[in-house]
Amino acid sequence: MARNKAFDPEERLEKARDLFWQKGYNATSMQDLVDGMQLNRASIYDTYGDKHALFQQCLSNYARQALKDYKQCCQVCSPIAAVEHIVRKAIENRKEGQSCLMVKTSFELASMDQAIKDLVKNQALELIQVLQELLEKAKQLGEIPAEKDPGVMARFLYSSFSSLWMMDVLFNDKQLIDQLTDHILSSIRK
Amino acid sequence: MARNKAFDPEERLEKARDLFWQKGYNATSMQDLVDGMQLNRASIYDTYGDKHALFQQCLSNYARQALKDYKQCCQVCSPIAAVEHIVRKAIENRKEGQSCLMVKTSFELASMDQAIKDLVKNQALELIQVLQELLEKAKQLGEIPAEKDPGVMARFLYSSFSSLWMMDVLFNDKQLIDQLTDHILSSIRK
DNA sequence: CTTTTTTTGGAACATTCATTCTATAATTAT
DNA sequence: ATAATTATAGAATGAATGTTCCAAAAAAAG
Repeated sequence: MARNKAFDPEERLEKARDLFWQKGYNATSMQDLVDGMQLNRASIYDTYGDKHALFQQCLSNYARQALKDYKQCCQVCSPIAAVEHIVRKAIENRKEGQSCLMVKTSFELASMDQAIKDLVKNQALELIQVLQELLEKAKQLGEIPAEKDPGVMARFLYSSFSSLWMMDVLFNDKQLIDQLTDHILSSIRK
Repeated sequence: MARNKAFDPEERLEKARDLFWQKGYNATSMQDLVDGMQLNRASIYDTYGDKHALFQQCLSNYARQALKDYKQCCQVCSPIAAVEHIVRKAIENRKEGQSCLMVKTSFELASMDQAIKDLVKNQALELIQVLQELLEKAKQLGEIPAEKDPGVMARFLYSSFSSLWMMDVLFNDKQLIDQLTDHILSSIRK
């Protein structure tokens, strides 16, 4: 009856995501997207909606994938090791001088754009939940001190991603990032 | 011989700074600036140069003022109390849902714009220097444990500003910010 | 093969963007 | 008072913005 799309929407969405990731929302033009996604304007609008809708889908895609990655870390060894793994993994598989899309978006759009803010916030809450559950288990196992509050520690760890990304952007110094990460992690262990 | 400006360039620069601070660089248009600074386009270009040059001057203005504020904290009581004061002050005199211009700019522009990156980086290094000197004194006085590295701790504290601002933007919860600040500060004390 | 439906390419759209220009008004110094 | 100089206001500029439209090509189903 009808013709099929000549492209994989999910795959091209990732190209868009990478563009937004690199330059941010406002600095990425539709022309950049047309070029980068190797798609016609009409195809973009037809498949994803306007620029803002496209960006939201990129964010969701990113959030889902990141959360999946983090949850996979939970399987390995002890709860505290899983937490460590999550924190270290976050910064390790970064692209050159490119920070986390979520954190970047928090600062560029979240304060002015409620829809985007809700999206970022929900992903934050989910990740914090994952961390909190790990920390509660760790506490029961005596891996972290009894006086620590797993909820607060989970929020602290989430917030620390922002620290690490900012320092990575500014200084691009692996040793520095490692020192900071060591301190962050040791601060919840003792 | 010639006519004088009918406005105070420094005062109007602060109006521009507040606009950029609120919306970010890319989302702030020249029209926004004309309206917000209550100045004619020509006067803006004549006095500050183009949009990018104007933004750099806003950043410098912000950086200088922030650093002055932080240095004033050094006078009060003990070194460790000064550090505490700096960290708590940073987040306290925030405007509604509006994060730090430096941190915001780190994420919006620093990765793509070398001149801006250098500006932010230099302000960061200056503030880190202030913190490091305080922490070195604190160490000598036994206010912080001997095994802590004042350099690393200073960089950790600077990076933590980013954490606090992000969480403030996303959750706007004073209690949460206080809990995080408490943890951050206690992590360098013991 | 024909019909039907939808993608596709690219032109066209109106708007907004940063920037420059021109003419006028204002004010200082002589 | 006059001349010189510069700020000022707002129109004008051209490029870039996001979005829509239209004709043509493509491919699935009968």
